[in-house]
Amino acid sequence: MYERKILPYLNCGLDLVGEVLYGKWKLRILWFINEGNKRPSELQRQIPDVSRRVLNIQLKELEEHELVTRKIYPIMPPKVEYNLTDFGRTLIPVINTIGLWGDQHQERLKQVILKEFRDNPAIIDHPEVQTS
Amino acid sequence: MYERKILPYLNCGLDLVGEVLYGKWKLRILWFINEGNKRPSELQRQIPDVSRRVLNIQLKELEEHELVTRKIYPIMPPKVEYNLTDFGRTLIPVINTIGLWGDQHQERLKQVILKEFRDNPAIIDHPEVQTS
DNA sequence: GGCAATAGGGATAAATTTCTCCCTATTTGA
DNA sequence: TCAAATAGGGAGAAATTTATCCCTATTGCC
Repeated sequence: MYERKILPYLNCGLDLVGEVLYGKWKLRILWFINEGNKRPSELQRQIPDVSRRVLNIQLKELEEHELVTRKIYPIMPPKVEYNLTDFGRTLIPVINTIGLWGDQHQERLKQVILKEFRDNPAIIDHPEVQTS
Repeated sequence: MYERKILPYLNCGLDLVGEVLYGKWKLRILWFINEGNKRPSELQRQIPDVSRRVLNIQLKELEEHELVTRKIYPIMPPKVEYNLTDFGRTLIPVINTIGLWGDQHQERLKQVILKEFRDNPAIIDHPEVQTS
């Protein structure tokens, strides 16, 4: 496992939030768990762009940061269930605010993000295209 | 300059937000510009942990994403002023929500973040310690 | 038997982000 | 004359994050 070499910056609230939410898929993982997708395989279906390996890693970090709990059922084939902690649940309105802003400004955001990629033939497109 | 090789994921509002706000200092840069710290040197004083180089790069990205404008005064020594666009201003309530959550859960966050670093002598501490 | 689904980890590579060091230029002030 | 402040960029290294590939194990189903 990767071990950090530099102590994080913890000077203000935004720093602290960054430490627990700065991960490409974390907001969506929390969001989908809150929507009832508790098992890793369910989460992977909701977020097909994340590899299973990284999903596991980010779930473990969320657990270490006490935002989710991990419950193992001793059955076969294995079953694992993630749930938001009380602490994690306090994040839902925050994530909602963020996602809402993204939805409201969807068109403009797409435009400014994609202009960087116009006429760039070196881009590797994703193997499977999502259409949700 | 670094050129991306992989097309970004733009499946939902959270993806879009990530594309423009995913940068270690971006939220704080926007926040401090909104508070009136418009010049790069002022921003650097507000956020001493960011190197001047990276501050420049993230400011340029924010400008490309139309969240800030850059105004150059043709005087010497040079003077440059960044301002939020109308679009950028719509982000302030979002950033406020995020920062507020961080402030409210400050103690708990510090505790869960730092437990990973206990008894790890390999950590390189920052040269100058901030105490804000 | 062979295959899919389940959960997860090791090793390693690739992509991306951030940092460090060192330049350009001009003006003011000691 | 020399230092500091101003804004900014190139080159390259380091840190960090994410991805790919390939294992373990068990059960049920064809």
